[in-house]
Amino acid sequence: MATLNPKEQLKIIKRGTVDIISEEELLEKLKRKGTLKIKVGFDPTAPDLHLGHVVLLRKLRQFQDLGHEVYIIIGDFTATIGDPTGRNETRPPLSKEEVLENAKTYAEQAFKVLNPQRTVLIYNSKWLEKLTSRDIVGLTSKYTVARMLEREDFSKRFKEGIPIYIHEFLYPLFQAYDSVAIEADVELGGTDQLFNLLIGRDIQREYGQEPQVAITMPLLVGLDGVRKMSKSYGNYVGITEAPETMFGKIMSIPDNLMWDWYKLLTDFTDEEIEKLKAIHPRDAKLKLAYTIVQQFHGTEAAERAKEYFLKTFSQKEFPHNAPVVKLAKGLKLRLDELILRLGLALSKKEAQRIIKGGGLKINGQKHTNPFEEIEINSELKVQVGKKKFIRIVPE
RNA sequence: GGAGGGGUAGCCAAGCGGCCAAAGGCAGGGGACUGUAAAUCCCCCGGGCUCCGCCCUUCGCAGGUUCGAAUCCUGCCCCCUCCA
Repeated sequence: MATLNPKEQLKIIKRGTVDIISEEELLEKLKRKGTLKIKVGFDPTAPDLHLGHVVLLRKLRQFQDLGHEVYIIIGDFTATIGDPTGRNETRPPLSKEEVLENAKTYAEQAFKVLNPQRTVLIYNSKWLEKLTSRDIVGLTSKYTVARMLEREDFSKRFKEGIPIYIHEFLYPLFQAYDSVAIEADVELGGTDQLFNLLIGRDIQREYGQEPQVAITMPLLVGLDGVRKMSKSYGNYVGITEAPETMFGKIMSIPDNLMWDWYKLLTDFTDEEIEKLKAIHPRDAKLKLAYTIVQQFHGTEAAERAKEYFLKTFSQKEFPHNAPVVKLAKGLKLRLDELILRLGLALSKKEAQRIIKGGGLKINGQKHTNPFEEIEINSELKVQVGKKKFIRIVPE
């Protein structure tokens, strides 16, 4: 790609961002340096990337397409310390092996969006592990408690009496030090990262470097339509999820959310999005789901996923590719036991509840007595709730 | 170190000797409605038993008092606030 002039680049970079601190500095760097080091950090605690990460990755990809280099900092060091955010659940520190494994998965997933040619993966243990106590004291002496408490989640926790552990203060500092270590020109993060990104600037200055430009992207709101997409809230769409699952999940977002998703996750221009607002919301959402699935699984899979969705949910057909479970022919089972056995409920009690509530259909027929016995002698199409289908084949 | 407050199901939060498997809210599951949703309404939400009843395990941990404890007592652990 031909390198665009700095002003044109800035225009592209700016699209979709929340904050750029500062634009002038960025423009100046673009003019002076040509190729910039774009830093982004990922904590390898959970190996599943989701669409929330994709918002960032897409922006990084834009940078790459403009000729810049992306540095992904794998926070292996910080991950092995363990992060005790949240009260009773001190997260067990990850082992070195786990971290490496997770990082590998991370990278594989990230390259669904990023250009590997222009990406440098680097582990922060490389420099953080070498810091001596003296170095760490030096680092911590460059920042104050008051400034740490400026961060919203810290001050909120402090006010509400929720514990803050000392080492949690170290996280932002280490992250900032990462910027020093690679001499980052730009660091990208979600809006929740703004504070950390700014610390990076201060610390770089303290170490005699030019401060990085901090760029924040909006946080993608998750499936619930309320909270940011996050694995721990369970409101996420993983980028390795099956096309059908992905499609279904996207279709389940509240209508008003889809415009954000269009903006943050697709290449549609603002004008195109405006036009989509005029069509039937369901169709607009189908298009969104299709476009996103296509990005990760290709056109063919997107078609299949769409068809599956329409048949299964709009026309309520039993999906032909439902998972097959083989059971011995002639086997007699109570319905609650069957549901439990198929893994469609976590306990017999739960299975009974579902059945009593009318959530079980066999061959299209509702069965509401959990104690009813059934004999396996022909193929059975079992449906629990709206989404769970299993085909039982006698053998 | 001192004083006070607190630890209840996935989360928040009532209960403070029996009517407590534990109110209420959120989250979650199922149903109805629909355009997949959302909103709304209904039902459910520790586990087990063919189950309108019974049994087992739960209220920070460990003991104790009582016919009987989430509730009282003792010890321990942890958290918060204020003072030092």
